[in-house]
Amino acid sequence: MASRGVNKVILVGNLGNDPEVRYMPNGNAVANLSLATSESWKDQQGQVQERTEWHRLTMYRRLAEIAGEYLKKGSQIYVEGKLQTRKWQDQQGQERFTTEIIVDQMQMLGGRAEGGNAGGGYQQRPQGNTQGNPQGNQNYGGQQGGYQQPPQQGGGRPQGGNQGQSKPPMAEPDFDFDDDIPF
Amino acid sequence: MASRGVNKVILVGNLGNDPEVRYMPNGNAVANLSLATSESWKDQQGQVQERTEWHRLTMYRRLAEIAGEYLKKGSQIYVEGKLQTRKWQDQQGQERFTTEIIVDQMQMLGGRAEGGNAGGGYQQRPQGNTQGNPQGNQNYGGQQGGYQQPPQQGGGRPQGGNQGQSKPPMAEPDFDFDDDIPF
Amino acid sequence: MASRGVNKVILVGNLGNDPEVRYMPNGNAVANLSLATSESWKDQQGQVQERTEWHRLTMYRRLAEIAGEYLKKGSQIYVEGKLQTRKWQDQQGQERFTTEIIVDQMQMLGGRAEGGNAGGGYQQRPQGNTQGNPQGNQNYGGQQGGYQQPPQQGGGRPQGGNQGQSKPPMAEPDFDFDDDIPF
Amino acid sequence: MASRGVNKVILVGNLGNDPEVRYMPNGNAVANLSLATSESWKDQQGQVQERTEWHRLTMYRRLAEIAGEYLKKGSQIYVEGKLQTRKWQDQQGQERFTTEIIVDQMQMLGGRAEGGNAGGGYQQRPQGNTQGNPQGNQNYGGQQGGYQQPPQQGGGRPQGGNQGQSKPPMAEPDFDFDDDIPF
DNA sequence: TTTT
DNA sequence: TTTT
Repeated sequence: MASRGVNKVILVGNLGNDPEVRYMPNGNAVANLSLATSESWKDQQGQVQERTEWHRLTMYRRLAEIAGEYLKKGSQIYVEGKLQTRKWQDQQGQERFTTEIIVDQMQMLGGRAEGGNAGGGYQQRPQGNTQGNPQGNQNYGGQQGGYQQPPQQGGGRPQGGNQGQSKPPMAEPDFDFDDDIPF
Repeated sequence: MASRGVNKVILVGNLGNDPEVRYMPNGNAVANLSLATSESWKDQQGQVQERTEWHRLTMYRRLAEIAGEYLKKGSQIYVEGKLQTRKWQDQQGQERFTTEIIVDQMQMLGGRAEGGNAGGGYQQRPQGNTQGNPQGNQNYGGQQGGYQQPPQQGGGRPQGGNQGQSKPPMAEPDFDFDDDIPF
Repeated sequence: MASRGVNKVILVGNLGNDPEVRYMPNGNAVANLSLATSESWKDQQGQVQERTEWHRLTMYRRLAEIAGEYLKKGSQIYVEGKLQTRKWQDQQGQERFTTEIIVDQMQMLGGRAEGGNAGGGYQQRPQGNTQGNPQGNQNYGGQQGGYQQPPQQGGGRPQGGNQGQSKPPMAEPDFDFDDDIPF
Repeated sequence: MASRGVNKVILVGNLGNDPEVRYMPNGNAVANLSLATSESWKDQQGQVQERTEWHRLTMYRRLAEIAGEYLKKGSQIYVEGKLQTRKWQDQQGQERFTTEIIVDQMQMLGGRAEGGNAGGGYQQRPQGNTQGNPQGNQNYGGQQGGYQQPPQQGGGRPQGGNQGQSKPPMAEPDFDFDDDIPF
């Protein structure tokens, strides 16, 4: 509801792969995307140099579904979100950290995609409507994702389930996942 | 729900005056604020120059109330919103345009305000909850103002009421004001 | 060099017309562009509504040239800049105000443009270096376009030259235009 | 000079510690800062929850010096920069990644700091001009810090020097550090 | 590790 | 009209 601080990320880039979408027991979708932003410049010898930065994006719910449906490797998108760093344990049991962008707004760019639906903009819907409770005028999102409804820390999700893995676990969702156990 | 395009403004500055808050018949608040952002630099003669830009901000509903309660002349704030240009008619009946920032997120800065409440961050609540309809978890705003619920153009508000004026009329709210006539 | 405040605008949209590029006596280019950002949403009756906001963009120098060369009506771009409101006088001698976005960063989107050069990103160059004049303290870039080198207020440009016009005069450049008289 | 993509981070928060400033052989300063952004909200039980996100900031050159001089634990600042993820090796020789915000603009907030200098805004200076070396095309600032002058990948710095460490090595500067060996 |  |  309130917050102290601003945590905002704005990216425009291309996807390195098709989005990976997973569904949780309660039907909520989660998508992971890999986005490249690159910059090129001339060095002091006049040679063109290029550097690409890869960003790990996480989307939830409707936004995740849209990503899965309309985005693919190479898609150019605008995203807005917030930074979130998660701690996890690798196979040796060592602490590791992964920083992700929790996306709350996405915009497909280019408009000439063959899918026919390119060019739309989408925002994270508010939380709590996941179990199908109908609420007439609830659809108008516009909200910055879970910005105001951050994670129920440890809310019913066994932390131990992620131990000993070699890739980072999925991001803690930025809203209540009730009592389901996602993975 | 969807959008095509991004329209985002981010400002940090100080208020030139106390916020002006007005209430509409349905109880919704609207606030107008004047925000200064200034930059200084050294010119080619080494003289320090300064330039101040004044921004007209508009806030609605809860955000407007918070502004009226906690902000005053001199307050330093962070705001995020979107640009909106309105057409109005001056006293000579001539078309005029005013550009405003419709704020959907505000953050009080400084933290050492005497009021004791400095330092909070607030976001525009979603629309449609103004008549006191209770909806448990509905309060968590998080949404970017009316970003997704733009104006009912001409929605019940007599345009003629603003003709012949010498200052710009209040901004068309960025969401349904039902059937009330604000001014 | 220093500033107090943040004045930032981020837009993604399409051009309503080809850019208008003009050159000043000293060879500097100035471009005016009209950019649309639109949002659509479902109203309470479930009808899809759409609203388009038009933004007046101003670019200087190299950025203006690039705009003239690569952008045209319909081009989709990302821009970053600052808000600036200028006062001018209409044909009746009345004060009028126009708010523009002084662009310091531009990114062509889409990437499949026929021109072969789509997809590049460009930033405003600093002021006053177009004639190769060496200027010791000129190096402290890091700056967003003219962000740190604001207008020489009234610098050699006859204000009266703009009186009695029906369209807004060109924006005060955000940097020295030396001693030339642009229009 | 050109880029394809946008990589932008905007943060407002408080420093968890005094900035750590180090100087390189060529006199360039590098600062590391730890910035907290926190958000609070009411959960479904009506309990106030809070979550704090910690961000690792890196500043170079003049900005780093200003940070060292004016910022301290608790300082509230606005920063703008870009995301950069670096690979390094821990003491076991394992690959690790650290994501940092390379800051190119900083603004001190609050204004009532006891130091007397609070409230200024600063931007990253462009690269390589600290020793007064003249460089024709160096003037075209408009650039966001090193945004246009990214790292000379592997530029003279022995990677091996960082092997086997347990904390992340300092960020590769986003511009030429000439031929010096920083650490 | 900050801040309210 | 603010702020430093």
